[in-house]
Amino acid sequence: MSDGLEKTPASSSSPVEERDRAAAYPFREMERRARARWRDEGLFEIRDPMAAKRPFYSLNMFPYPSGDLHVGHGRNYILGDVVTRLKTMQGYDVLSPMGWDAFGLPAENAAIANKIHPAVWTKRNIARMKEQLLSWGLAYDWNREIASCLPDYYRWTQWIFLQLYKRGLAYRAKSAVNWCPTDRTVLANEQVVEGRCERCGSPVETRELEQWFFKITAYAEPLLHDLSLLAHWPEKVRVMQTNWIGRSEGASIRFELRGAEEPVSVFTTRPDTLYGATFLVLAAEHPLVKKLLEGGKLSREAAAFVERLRHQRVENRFAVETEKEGFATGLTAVHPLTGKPLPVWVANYVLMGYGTGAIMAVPAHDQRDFEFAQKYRHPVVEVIRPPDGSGFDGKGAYEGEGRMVNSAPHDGLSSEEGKRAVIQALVEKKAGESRVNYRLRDWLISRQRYWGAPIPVVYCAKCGVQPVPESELPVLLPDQVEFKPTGESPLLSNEKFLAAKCPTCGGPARRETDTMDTFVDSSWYFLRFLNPKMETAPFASDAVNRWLPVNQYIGGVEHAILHLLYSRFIVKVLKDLGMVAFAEPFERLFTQGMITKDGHKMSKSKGNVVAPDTLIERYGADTVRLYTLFIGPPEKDAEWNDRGVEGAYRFLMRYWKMIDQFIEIAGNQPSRRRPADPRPWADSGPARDLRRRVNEVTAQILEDMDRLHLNTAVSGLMQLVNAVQDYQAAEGDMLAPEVAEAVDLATRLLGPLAPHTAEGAWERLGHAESIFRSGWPTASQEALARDLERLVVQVNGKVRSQVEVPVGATAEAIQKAAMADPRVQKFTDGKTVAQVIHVPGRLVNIVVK
RNA sequence: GCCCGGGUGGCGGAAUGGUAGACGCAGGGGACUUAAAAUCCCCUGGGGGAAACCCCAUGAAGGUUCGAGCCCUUCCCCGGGCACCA
Repeated sequence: MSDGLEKTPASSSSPVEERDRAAAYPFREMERRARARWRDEGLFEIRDPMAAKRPFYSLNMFPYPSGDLHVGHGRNYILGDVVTRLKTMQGYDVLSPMGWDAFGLPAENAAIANKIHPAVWTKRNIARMKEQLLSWGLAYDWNREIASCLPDYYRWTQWIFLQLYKRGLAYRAKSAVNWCPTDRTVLANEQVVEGRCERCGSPVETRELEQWFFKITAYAEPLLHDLSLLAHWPEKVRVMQTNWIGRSEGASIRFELRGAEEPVSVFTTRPDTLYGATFLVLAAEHPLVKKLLEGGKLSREAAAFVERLRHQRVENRFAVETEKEGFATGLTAVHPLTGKPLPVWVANYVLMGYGTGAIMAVPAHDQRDFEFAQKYRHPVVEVIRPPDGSGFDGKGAYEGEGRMVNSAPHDGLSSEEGKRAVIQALVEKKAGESRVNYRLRDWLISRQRYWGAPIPVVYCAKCGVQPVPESELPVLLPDQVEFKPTGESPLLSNEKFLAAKCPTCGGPARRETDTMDTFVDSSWYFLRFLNPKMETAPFASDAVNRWLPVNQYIGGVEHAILHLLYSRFIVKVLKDLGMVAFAEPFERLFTQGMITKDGHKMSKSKGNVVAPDTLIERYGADTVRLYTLFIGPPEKDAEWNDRGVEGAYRFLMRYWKMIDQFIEIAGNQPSRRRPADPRPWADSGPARDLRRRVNEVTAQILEDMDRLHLNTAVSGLMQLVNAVQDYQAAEGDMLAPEVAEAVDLATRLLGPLAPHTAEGAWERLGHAESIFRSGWPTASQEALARDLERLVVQVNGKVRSQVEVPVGATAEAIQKAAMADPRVQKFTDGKTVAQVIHVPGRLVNIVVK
């Protein structure tokens, strides 16, 4: 194993030095002690969820157990841990569970590559990662640990599938999916990178396969609408989900075909341009095209074109600019309002996956249609006149709104009025109606993979698709299978698994061999934590309703759409089933930024991974935690710098030295004011200044912590320690009650950030109870008060001087003092004062001419 | 192309419209030491000046304001998301 710190300057330090530092700040012993204490006292365990008086659910997205964690992962958990400890100190009963998103493809790849069973590989990684999480000193209630790959968990994933099936929200359909011809397997969208297979680089093709779907589109509207309830989510994530759902209003329009019974339906957002439609275009996968192809009705060129498109589709989609290409189908449609004939074409720029897979082409007002019309000499008819009155220039489409022209009875209407009028006309002719269309598509949950929850259905020759009865769950994943990639689920290789009995007729049936997308597993895990071992239901409704929505959810922004949208969907379904009382699973969402090294995301292949283990070994967990928090605003990306770790270490040593000195001089009686020293608070002088400063900084830290501005909270702690040191250096007085107060505040405020150190200091300060039971401090208002205040004096907006005035002085007195300042007079002499701005407590600005 | 972020010292970053650069890192000087490390103290945006102090400076250019890093307009650059979405 290589030492990830070889390049750091610290590694050149001598063993002697390290020993000296370790003696001055004995983090190893202290961290061990603190962790043992938290564990033994069950400090972060919730024994009975229903007994909690002030529930607070603090949750990190549970990880996929891929192996080693690096400091970038650590940031996520450290942030969550700060929330957990902060809320604990604030008196909440905090639920802080951890688990494993343990199904997934990497385990299966490991099985193929290393001949190790996915279950073994996963278990090993979980053990390794758990060890790492523990080494960071993270406060989790390990009694609630779950793993989605265990039967007592996935049994309930299957159960949820059945509930969706019963409601008609899980269905089987033929669909075009990503197919890698080399690996002979279906790929998830995430595994298709720029049209190629992530693993082997082959161009991905499209195949039509029978797949299981969840009907998430049935919830498109509430999923969109309820985003407005999520005031404490990052704007960015809400925008991403909004775009993903992609609602657009428009019309559905039916065009009759000459000599055919079935009309062609199109979706358009611009019914006001209907009179400008000069042809129709179908996607290559459109059912009508398929029918023509199979019936031999297409020209040879057109048929070849369609075949080619079907295979190139995926790659084409990633081509930056594809030349528009198409062929006439030979069909003719009829304009529903004018009766004019419109040729029907098939082309590469129309997608089957959006709307109806067919469009009406309005070349004058849609740039794509325009380009296509130019190439194939379709007529271009202007029907919208821009507000500036300019006419159609023939060089490009005008896509804005305007007034209708060349539109028979609707001429002169605005686009907005026109949309309504045209839809009205279509409704009267039964040729169309208004329509809302979504970009969101149903969730394809089938995976032809082994390491996932088996989809609990069987196929009976007589009865067809049959759900497995709930009483027979879980459908267990068999151990013995062939992992070779064949394009079909490895489960097919296990005869015993395949053979099933039809629950309806009792006859022989074949088991479904696809497993579920792992996003199904993770779309409900946060409910399971309340009663992780429950055997009669996936979760206990009363407990879940008491604790959810999750008060603070923390994770990477890469889950902004998939996991967070799927979880919202499943919760809405469960709500409709009466199983939960809330509509949204996560009240507050925080997406932390990535930690980069040498400008890149950390990855094994780039060799820029910063391993936490060696750092923790050398500096202790609290140093790593503190540096990780100090590195920058938690929501932003940050560049890791090993020197910065040294800085955090130096700070903790200075803090520890301060505690040492304090105890040596003042003793360790557990009081904020030293009983041995009966001095009252100082009325004035350095001690009074120290107290004010300490409470000012405390007020800032308290606010920063609440807003998760943890980088500035850390800097505030540094300022506290600096203030005490400066006072001690100048006054040589460690006995002042003001110092005792500063030490107490610094220690408790440090608790959530550097918990081991704070706990160790707290104990040395003579407290019997854990620091996490000591309550959360407040700043003393009385300490913040001052007799004199310092105001900035500006002349014409530029700072020229400062004046010190009694608090509560009249505006006149303050202005007089400001004007009397010689440095101010230098700039006001010989000029007329036009105006004086006085911002109380802040500044005086003298405007002169 | 569209939609979000973001551009502040050598570096990470601070700044409810009110003293730009807190805090830390790096660098320079000093104390301690036989010496080094560690530790402690001082300095550290640019320019001018012996100093007091002055001028310039938050990607660029305008604007609003007594006052703009922060608000508005236009533009440039970087990061992310979506992308032939009808």
